[in-house]
Amino acid sequence: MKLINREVDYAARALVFMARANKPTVPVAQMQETVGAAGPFLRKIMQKLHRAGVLQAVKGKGGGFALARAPENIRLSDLISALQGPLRLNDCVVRRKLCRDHEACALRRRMEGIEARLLAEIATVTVKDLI
Amino acid sequence: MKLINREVDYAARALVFMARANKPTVPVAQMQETVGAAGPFLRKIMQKLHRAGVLQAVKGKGGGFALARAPENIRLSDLISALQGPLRLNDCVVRRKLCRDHEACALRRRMEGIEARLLAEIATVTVKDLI
DNA sequence: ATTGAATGATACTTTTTAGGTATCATTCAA
DNA sequence: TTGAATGATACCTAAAAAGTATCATTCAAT
Ligand code: FES
Ligand code: FES
Repeated sequence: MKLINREVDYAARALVFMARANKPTVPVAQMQETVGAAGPFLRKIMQKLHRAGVLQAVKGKGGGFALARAPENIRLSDLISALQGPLRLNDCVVRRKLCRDHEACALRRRMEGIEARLLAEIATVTVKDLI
Repeated sequence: MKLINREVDYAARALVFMARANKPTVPVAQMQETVGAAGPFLRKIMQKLHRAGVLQAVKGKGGGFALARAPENIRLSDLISALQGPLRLNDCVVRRKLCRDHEACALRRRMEGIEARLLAEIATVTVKDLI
């Protein structure tokens, strides 16, 4: 029902802010107002993105976060997988209860194709597109 | 994160069951076991589909539900809109906080296209495909 | 008419997930 | 040594999804 949650939304804004900032690192305190998220929450998001390799982090005074690669190489799908985990269009595909003939099921095949195309489209959107 | 919720999942199974049953009407009591949902919950789902015009309903002894049109004319998108309401891929599109230049925003345009194509694909899947 | 099998409507509860806070540890430049 | 920054993690709250319960209404069969 909602493909992009608020964490991804905040992340997108923060990354755009960082891309525009043109500084080696940006501390969370400097972006939270523009992004519109509370500091600790935004920090948690940034930490997830750091762990996922999307961001670099510098601790200590004068530190902050920085994009780990160029904006055109950070895809919306990267954010989604770091912050929401994999998409599952249909529960039934995942935990196949009541689902005989899993391989032969036309719905499943159909949904798989739809899911793959959706992911491919989402992977074409990059942070650069949002600047 | 999850595009199809459990109500839609149950509904799909129930409609397939009804399509196969080849009877004028099918009461909920006869499908609940195959569908795997508790009676009252499934009834609520069927009632929503009735209100949405997807099903016919016959009250009283010997009654039950029936498909309102042929299986190939009942689309997955019909079930989703009846049971989940409209899809919104991105919150920000809906309640545009912090979003200056709404019209000019590249992400929004990109997401709109993606959303439209996804919906179009979902509209190509019918109950007939699931039988 | 009465009964019982069915849906109609709606209020309520429980479970799960999303969203958010709080706290303390660690690092590092000044 | 201090204070500005992230790292890790536990905790809490709010919202949504999932499920239950109840009573009203309809209708065929008797
Ligand atoms: S209904 Fe589950 S794979 Fe088809
Ligand atoms: S960020 Fe909301 S429309 Fe672009």
